[in-house]
Amino acid sequence: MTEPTESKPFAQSFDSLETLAETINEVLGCPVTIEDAGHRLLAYSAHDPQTDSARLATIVGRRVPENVIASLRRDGVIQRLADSLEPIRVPPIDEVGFSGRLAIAIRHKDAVLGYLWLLESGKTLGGRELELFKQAARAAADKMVRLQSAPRKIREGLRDFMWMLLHGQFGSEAAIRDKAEQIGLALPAEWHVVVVQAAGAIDEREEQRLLDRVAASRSVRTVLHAVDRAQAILLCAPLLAETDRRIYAREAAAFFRRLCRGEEDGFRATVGGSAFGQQYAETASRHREALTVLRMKRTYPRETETVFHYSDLGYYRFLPAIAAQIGGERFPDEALARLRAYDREHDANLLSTLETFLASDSNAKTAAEALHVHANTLSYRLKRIAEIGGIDLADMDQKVSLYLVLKAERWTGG
Amino acid sequence: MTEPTESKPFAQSFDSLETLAETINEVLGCPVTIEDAGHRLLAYSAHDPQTDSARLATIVGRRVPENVIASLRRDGVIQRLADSLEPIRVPPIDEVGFSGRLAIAIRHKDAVLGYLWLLESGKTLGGRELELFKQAARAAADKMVRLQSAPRKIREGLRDFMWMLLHGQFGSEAAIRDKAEQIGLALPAEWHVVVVQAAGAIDEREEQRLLDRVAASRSVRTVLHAVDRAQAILLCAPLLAETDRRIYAREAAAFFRRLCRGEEDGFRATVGGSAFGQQYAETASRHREALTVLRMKRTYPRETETVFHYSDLGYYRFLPAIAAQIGGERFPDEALARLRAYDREHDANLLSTLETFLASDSNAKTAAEALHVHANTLSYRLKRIAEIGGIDLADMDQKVSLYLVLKAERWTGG
DNA sequence: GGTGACTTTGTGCAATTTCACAAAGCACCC
DNA sequence: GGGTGCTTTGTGAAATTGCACAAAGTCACC
Repeated sequence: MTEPTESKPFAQSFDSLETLAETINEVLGCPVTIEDAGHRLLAYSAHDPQTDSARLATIVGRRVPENVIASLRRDGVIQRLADSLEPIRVPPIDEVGFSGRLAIAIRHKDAVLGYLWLLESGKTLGGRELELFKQAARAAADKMVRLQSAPRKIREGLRDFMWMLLHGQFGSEAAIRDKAEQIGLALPAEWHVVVVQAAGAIDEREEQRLLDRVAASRSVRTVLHAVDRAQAILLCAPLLAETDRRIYAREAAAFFRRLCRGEEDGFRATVGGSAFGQQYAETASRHREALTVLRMKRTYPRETETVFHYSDLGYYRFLPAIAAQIGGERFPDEALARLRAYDREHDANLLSTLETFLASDSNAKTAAEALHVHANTLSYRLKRIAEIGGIDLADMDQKVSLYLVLKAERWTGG
Repeated sequence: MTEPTESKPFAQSFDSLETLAETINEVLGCPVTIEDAGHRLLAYSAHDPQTDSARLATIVGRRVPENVIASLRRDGVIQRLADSLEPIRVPPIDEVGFSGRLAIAIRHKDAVLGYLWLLESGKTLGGRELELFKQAARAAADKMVRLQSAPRKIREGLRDFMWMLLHGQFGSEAAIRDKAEQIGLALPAEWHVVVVQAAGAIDEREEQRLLDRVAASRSVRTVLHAVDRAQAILLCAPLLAETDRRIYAREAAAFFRRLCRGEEDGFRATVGGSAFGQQYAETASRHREALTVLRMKRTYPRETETVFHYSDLGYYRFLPAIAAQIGGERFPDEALARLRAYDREHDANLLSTLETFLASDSNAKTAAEALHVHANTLSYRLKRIAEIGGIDLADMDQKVSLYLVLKAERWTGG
């Protein structure tokens, strides 16, 4: 009494790879994992009573751990899977917490699209079940091909949409909302632009890896994205719409900071985020903000170390305008000019002393340490600075004026 | 053997009042002074061996000293001069160093245009000489009438020129130089624009009084001037071209500050000066700078008390740009927003405390005094400010950011 | 090679600032 | 009317800072 659905459970079309994974799990009674060719997790059956640590790590990291892949490769498992059309029984590898699997390559026209793994918990599957397993792999291949081709068009539509937003090519906010609805994109109420600056040009694979990493953050969602040479431009929003903006901001900053430091899979980059926006018509402005953050981080690396969002920049965000204004002025700052002249003529360093002193919040001790000089040396220099520059170092207005000009000069590239 | 020129030495036309003064001196052998109706010095004979202190003071100050005028008026001398067509012998007034004169009013159609003074050094003039003196007064009247009408046209030309400069109506610097040459105006190499803001509209008489006061400064020269309702716009330069710019800047600032305080003849005004310029094509920019100084003085009266030149403004000159940028931003400063909310809800004054503290150069003692609170009160409030606002009050960058936003808010008019 | 101006470092005292703690005032709520 | 939390003021000890002075090093100039 084997009904057709019983005998051919994988002849149907599946909603998603997750549904397929669950179906396999139901039919064969084992935990299932579906990976792509790069061992990235595509889907897995949930609610499995037993799961070894390798599988757990794969699910948590959304990728098979590096050491597991290395072991499998060393043992020739990956090679055999690539060569064979049949399921292969992979023995346990205890060192990496891998308890043995039944595995098969997911193929389409000779190409390996991915892998289907089955954790035979206790039992051993027989001939008919192996046949079902092969059918499942074929179903996975079908689904993956369809997923790949359908989203490609959607993805291109999204990319175009992103570029249009970035170039401000929509007449109005309403036009943007219409277009989004048309391509079936739900626009979050609040979002920000994040620009990831890599060392070299970003290709599609690297872009995908970046997106995967962001997805793995479990807090940041990439709504739209585009790549411009070495920069990936992401329009991000909280994964959960109900997340408080401040909490999300902190999480996002923390995540991208980890990403920059290369803590996420060795990827090294510089990241700048815009302020938060509600109006999508302002995407170009937000993009510019993110780029400004990046440039700030290049110009003032030490000072902006902890900065991620544009709004974290504080007064630094005024420096471009200030530098522009100073550029248009004919008169140099008298005090700084005198100090500079003195430095030049006497090979001194009053200017850098002043800057460090100001940056140290006028704390003589801290500044002396930062300069690696004796406190009295600093005190002496400050006296000279006050004399030569005609500066009152106990006057906030004078200090702010000097500080801003010094900072702005660095922005200009003096 | 009296030749015509000997018998009628004042029948000729004189180049200037100075030439006339020298001629009178030659003919009558006495020091001569020519004044206008307001007792301003118009011309005097130079190289006089003896001169009393009243005359000396008149020449130096280019005006008869106030106390001398007062004495003469009290003694009825001015009145008698106004009434009489004949020369009057004025007795000495020792208290004011006035050693006695022969004097006559310079008249034209019943109006007194000025006065001609002769210091009879030792001798006493006889009938024929008195007649010559009367003729000299008539010659002076002729010259003054002609001088008055001729300069009126020139003056109008200068005024037009000034307005054209202020409105940037010249195509090039060369065009400006050409025009200046054409109207016979020597343009100083370095100059600045000064705007004097009076309480009410400035009429011609007040303008003239202002110009006289500037002339009396003995350091500032008004090259060009114009009036726009309550504002007099002066294009000023050092009286002596060789004066060092810095010294001149100090003198000009000191003079205009005195003027503002009403120390010069009770005239009360606000004054703003531009930075120094060399290019006359930039007059409009310089004018804008002077106006900016004026507005700054209105917005930040305490902070800009000692400011006169635009370049004295320090970072204040960046505030318009900063305020504009903040105005375009959607995100408020989080820390300040929280402090403001706390102030509102608890009727506290953390924000003003913060501002005073920052303005006091983070000096707790000074700030406490400025706020009229106990030092510990301030210390407590600062702790709360740090907590509530999430501010590190020992971080220069944070402090500058807060300070600038607070200042910019005042510029915007918050 | 000496001289003098400028700079750096070291030392120690006096003054000031900072901070913890206590007490008291005040508004608000139950 | 009393409790509670926030705020202000007062006190004194501890820590820090400011400053004068001395000594020594550096460099240019004669």
